[in-house]
Amino acid sequence: MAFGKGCHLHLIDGSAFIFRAYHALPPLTRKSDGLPIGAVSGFCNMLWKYIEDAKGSDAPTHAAVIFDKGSHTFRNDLYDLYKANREEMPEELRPQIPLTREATKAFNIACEELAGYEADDIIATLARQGREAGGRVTIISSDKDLMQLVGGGVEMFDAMKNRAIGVEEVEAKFGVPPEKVIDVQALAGDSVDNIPGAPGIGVKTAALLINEFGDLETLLARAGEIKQPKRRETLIEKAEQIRLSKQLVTLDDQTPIEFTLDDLEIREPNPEELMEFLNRMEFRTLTRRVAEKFGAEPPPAPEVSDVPASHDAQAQDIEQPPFNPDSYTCIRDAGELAKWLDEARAKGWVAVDTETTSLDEMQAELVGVSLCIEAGKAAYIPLGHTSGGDDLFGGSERVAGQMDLDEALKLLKPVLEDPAILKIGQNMKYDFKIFARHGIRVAPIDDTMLMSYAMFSGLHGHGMDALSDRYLNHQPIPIKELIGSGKNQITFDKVEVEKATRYAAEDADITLRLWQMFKPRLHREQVTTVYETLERPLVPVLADMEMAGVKVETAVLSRMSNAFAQKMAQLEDEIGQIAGQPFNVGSPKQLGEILFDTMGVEGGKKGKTGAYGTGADVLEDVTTMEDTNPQAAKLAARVLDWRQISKLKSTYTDALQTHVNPETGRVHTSYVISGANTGRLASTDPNLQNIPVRSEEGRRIREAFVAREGCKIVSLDYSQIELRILAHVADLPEMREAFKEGLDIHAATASEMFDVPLEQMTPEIRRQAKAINFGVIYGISGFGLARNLRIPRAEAQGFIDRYFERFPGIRRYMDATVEFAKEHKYVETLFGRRIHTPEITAKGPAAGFAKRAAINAPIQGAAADVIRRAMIRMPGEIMHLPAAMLLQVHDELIFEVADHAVDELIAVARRVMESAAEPAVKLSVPLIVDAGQGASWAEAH
DNA sequence: AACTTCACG
DNA sequence: GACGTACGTGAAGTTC
Repeated sequence: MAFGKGCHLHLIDGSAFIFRAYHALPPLTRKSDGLPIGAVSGFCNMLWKYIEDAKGSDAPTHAAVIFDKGSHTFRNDLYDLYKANREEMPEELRPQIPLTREATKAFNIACEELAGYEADDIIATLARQGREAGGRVTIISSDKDLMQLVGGGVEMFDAMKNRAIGVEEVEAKFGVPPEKVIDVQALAGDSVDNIPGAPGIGVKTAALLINEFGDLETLLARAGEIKQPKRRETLIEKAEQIRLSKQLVTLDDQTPIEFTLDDLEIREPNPEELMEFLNRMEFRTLTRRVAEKFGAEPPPAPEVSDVPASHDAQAQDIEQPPFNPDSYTCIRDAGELAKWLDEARAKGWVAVDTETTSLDEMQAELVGVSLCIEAGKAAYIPLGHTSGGDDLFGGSERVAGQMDLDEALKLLKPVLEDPAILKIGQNMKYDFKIFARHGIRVAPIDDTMLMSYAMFSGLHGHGMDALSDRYLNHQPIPIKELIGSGKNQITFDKVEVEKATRYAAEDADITLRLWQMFKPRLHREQVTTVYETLERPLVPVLADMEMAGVKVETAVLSRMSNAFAQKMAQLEDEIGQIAGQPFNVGSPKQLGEILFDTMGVEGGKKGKTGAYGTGADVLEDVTTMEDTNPQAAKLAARVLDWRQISKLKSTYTDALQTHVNPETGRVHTSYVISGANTGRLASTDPNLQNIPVRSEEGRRIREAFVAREGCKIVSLDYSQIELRILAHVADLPEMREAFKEGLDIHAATASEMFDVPLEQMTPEIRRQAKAINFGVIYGISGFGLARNLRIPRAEAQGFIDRYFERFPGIRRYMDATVEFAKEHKYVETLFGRRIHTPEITAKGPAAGFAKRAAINAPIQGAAADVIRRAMIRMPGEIMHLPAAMLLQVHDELIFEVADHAVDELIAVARRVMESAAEPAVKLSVPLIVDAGQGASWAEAH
């Protein structure tokens, strides 16, 4: 039938259907192979319901489901930031997209998409054609971007709310008739699609203006007449941006399509084809319903005996084979390896683990690789086992019966890089780096350590032994049994292949079993998004940073070390003389005895071990006793000096040099993703997150961190990110405004608290306000603040009371957070990260700790989430620049950049960092990033 | 291995 | 009414 008068065309927005199905449904997986299938299931059910509902007097005569194709459209050519805020498609959803196309075809509904155009443009084109042909058109969608099409026989239908959207509804939403919707959208912009619009003008104002002036061009031409100065200026200054926005929101109803409306005529589905598809997807209920409807016999359900427990909701109830080290295979030739890799291909996943000669990934030599396909079925590939002493004479020999390393890697590479095969590991960053050094970029990955971290942070550690014990009730073979411990420890290449097989294959076996258990549980714990957007994508990013390393000038450190040694010797001498006897200045015990027993300083406090406390705060108090005990005061002052230098020397100038990699001449730290409960990273071997900066002498250590020839070190750091997040989550209007105005936040707080005008602010008042601001982040207490500010406790309490009075949101936030923690036993960041607080119900001092930790975690955690998001986006954004991201220090990112690209790097990285919360969270406070550059970290900071 | 101290955000 | 306390880390050195 030719489309024309009396015909009714339904246009279904396929992408909206898919996303709704994905988010509305629990994460189903196909039983036979674990393929995520929830969105396809929901999509099919919606199509089926749609078909059933659409049979009536108002039935469509023609219908099509319209999809988006690819992500690059002509709009990206107009404006490169178009939809730049969009989150990546969830990993679980990606493989389901082609299946929804198949589903549409199986239902025998026309299925259309066009590269370079969004679904909305195709819908616009078809709607226009339908209207022009004199028929009726209904767009099944509630997307506001489609509302411009309404009118003249075209209407929309919100399938979710079961509600028609006609001219009236559009007017209610936009304040203008449909044909002027694009003018309003051009002004108002859209943060979701990153349409800039006119800053400061929302839908309400836009509608007002359009109604007053008639249309956008008239408005822009006569903008000078507008009374409000700010509005007038925006419209004049941003006219081009507004016109661009209009282009972006205007749907193209002239897309070149290769079919006609007549091709979209409704067709009955072919029962066999439809049932074949539904059955293949293993949708039992829907298959049965379709069979009933057509009076056909449902096809036999597919064989699901080989159920991977992982994907079953009752995973724990399914009997797993016991651990049996004798059952593991040792792969010694290419034929056997190929067989295992084929199994991995067939399954679509494989657990992988590497054995090496060192925990330092930059120096470790690959000794073997283990694989596991399913619980109990694991293998080890020995590749670099040696025998004999490798000591004085270097007489180590390669053990027989091993595959050649390169031959094995050649076979492994296509599997490890195959986008259709998931590589599962425990702490994958380690293995990722090992393989990367052999030219293999492992992807895609899952990491059981990070799954555990996302689900259980605050409850327990995430190491494999702990997880195996807790979740599999199995104690793995301790590594000590193979390599020993202490000074007799051997490297893994010296371990017998048979023993190594039992140990290494077991690790892969454990990892796979943990994965099977954790995968479905991620959804139940509601941390899938956290895992997929904040944990897992960090693995390759951090691996690259760590492998890049940072150049450290050992000569600079050596020089400083020598100077420190001299100064220390001098101080030790002096200290011995004051004390009347030489003693180990580095021994807090000896120092305490001399100070408090021999020299008679009053008020020494013993800790739980019976030793006097001699921390810096105690010694500082002693230095003030010039009148009562001048000798002790002098001694304490010298010890404080000695301690500072001793620390700098041992931890920084000396230890740091030992971490310079002989091959690269650079220092390669290792970040622990699951190191801190709050979501912060931890840096180890060496820790590059605590390089001195607060003291003048210490800061000079940073002069040794330099850029390579022709490059600069660039540092970008978030300004006051935790306070900004606090202002947002605790809803503190005064603080929010202060940030919006770009004020000195501590001065502004002081002004608010002590009624001192900003112009009359003194450093002392500001310092106190600063201490309180930080105190609030830490879960303030009168005692803690008093100690920090060295003021009487009552006075500190007075400050806090006043702070609560002036910023009532703070108390509300603190109370609400503690209440939440008590009820749920966890707290949550803005981005959904959960930090468990099991101690919150404890009695005694532990309760106080838990309370403060609960108050702090969402703030520290959200800040950590923000910088993680920035780091994850960064590589893609700076790809085109001669620059590398090297280090992260909680609120700071450090880059090494070619001289000529410094300015551009700063611009790009700043943009990424300042917008990192979006689009997941729209903060009510701007994020601001400060930048510095120079030849060294000292100059850049 | 536990404890103390101190470097950072 | 007393308890004890700022939040989150890692490393080095001493002591047991």
